[in-house]
Amino acid sequence: MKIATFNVNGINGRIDLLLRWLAEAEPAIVCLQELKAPDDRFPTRTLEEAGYGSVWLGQKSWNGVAILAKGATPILTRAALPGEADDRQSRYIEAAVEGLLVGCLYLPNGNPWPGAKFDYKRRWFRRLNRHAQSLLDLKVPAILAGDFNVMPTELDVYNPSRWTDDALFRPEIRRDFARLVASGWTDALRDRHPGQPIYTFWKYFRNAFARDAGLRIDHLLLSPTLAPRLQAAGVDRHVRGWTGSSDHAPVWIEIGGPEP
DNA sequence: ATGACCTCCCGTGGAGGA
Repeated sequence: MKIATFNVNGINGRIDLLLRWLAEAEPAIVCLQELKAPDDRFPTRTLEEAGYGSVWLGQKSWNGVAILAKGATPILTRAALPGEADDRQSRYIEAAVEGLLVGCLYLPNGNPWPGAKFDYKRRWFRRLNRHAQSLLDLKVPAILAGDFNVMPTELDVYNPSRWTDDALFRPEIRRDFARLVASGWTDALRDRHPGQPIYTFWKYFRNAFARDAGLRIDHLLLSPTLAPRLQAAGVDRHVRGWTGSSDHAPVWIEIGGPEP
């Protein structure tokens, strides 16, 4: 079963490209970020016609996350990250689907550093770490997938020395990610591609994709009960080369069935 | 060191992205 995460950078402006990729890749479960559309402009029917049921959390102009399931409708379990009641940004949605608990997230960018946006990012990451622990405590197969807006190590940046003061690469943020992994979550892409650069994002500027000036910021983290079922992981980087592409490429894993 | 480019909005430039 293939599970993917894709920051679409505007779901309505990108719907044809998304449908093209869904038809080609046929993922069973998809986490989407940066819908950039309010709830009533989410293309439910179009996705249904493509064979996907969905749950979504929209927002006008910015943010927005969704979970799609092929031939099924995800069962919504949560539509916000706990811990900050007045946080109105649509960045977390969670659902039960295909016997898994799936958390789809869009972590704040946090630039510029230092500043209020960076402080929000740190608070959000702390809330994520707390909630991730509560998911581990359930001892069910779970996955946290999305745009984490953090390059975990120097291997995940095309030119690390140029990114030292960026919110995506600040030591505090990398530590927050490392804590998540240390608590038991498996970084699936890194697990299957040890020691080599593998990027998920290339900025639109300066011909970054052609130069392979990329970053690895989209991640799939697997709970200890799910990690043993990991068979493969990869990036559909050719999608980044399609006309009218997002600046992110889809990232996917393949997992086997549960032990009998 | 800067700006490159793309998305959204009710806009005809600005904000946000990373």
